Amino acid sequence: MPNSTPRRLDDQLCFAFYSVSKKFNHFYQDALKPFHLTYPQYITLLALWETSPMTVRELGSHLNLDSGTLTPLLKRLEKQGWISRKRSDQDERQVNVALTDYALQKRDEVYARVNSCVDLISFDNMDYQQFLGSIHHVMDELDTISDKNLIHES
Amino acid sequence: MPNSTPRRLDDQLCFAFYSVSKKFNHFYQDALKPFHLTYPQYITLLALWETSPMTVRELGSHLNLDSGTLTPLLKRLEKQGWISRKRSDQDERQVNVALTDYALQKRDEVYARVNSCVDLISFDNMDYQQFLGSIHHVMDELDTISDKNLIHES
DNA sequence: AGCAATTTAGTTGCACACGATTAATTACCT
DNA sequence: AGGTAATTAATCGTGTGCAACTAAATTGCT
Repeated sequence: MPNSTPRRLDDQLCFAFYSVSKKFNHFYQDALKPFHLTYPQYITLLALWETSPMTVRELGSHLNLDSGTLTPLLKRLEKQGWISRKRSDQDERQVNVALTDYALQKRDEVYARVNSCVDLISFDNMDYQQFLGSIHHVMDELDTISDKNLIHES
Repeated sequence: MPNSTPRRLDDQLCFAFYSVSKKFNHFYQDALKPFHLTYPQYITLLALWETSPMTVRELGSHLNLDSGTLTPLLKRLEKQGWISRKRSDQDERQVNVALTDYALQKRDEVYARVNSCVDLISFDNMDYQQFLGSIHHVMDELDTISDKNLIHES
């Protein structure tokens, strides 16, 4: 309770992440327009291009998304022909999400398009790995705090 | 830095921003729970605690949000007693958004709560200013690209 | 085997975000 | 002054995100 002066910097860090995230979203929305893909749909495909098939839960833990977000998103991807959804025979609670032949064929084309757009961003005079490390440090801190549930007391 | 081969999801800058942004959102959602405020509502109040009143457009340019997002958000803030909305007399196209006495009274309490939560995050062994600078560098790059409309050709 | 606890995906409701459009108002221009 | 362009907020439609809940299937325990 001690400190009631607005802490500009911390708000700025949070707001900076918030703003950059939206800008990246817009950037990818443009880049992916030829394929009619949104950014969340794209990262879903990215995960599947790494490993397919996956259950909804496995996908969710890779992307930090729950079924409430994924189920409708996956239905849209299915309708557009990128993936198939089939209940597992071994465990009927699970749904296996697999890439279609169309998605496998389109992969390199999507990569090429995205890379050509990402190439436009200049990361000069910036230590990319250290930067990524700092972001992950913040991410880990936020995870630790929410695990500890320290926030909920008082 | 970028090459033509697909990069792994975890290595990607955009995914890191996307993930941290969601975690920050969750963090603030917890911190602001006593006030029944969401993070976008909080930053709206933050802007107004700096300058009140503001038109919807002015607010939007501070927060990078358009009226499609702000109008319903402001209606919710109004219903909860934080702000008032009144069409301007000078220019009836504009709507002046002003803090209520309630919001002015609650300001320090909100600050204290947020600060006590932010205190839990440890930014040890991290060059904070350089980090914030890198984030803004990425933000500027993304702005430059979307301004140039380079993405839309090809 | 029988039954409670757990796991999994889906559903619902709410709150952003934003593109596209609309309606009202104001500015501009000759 | 009068008509067109520009500005402003609101509205609509689509797509996330996520908390809370539901239904079905599986696991675990006795």
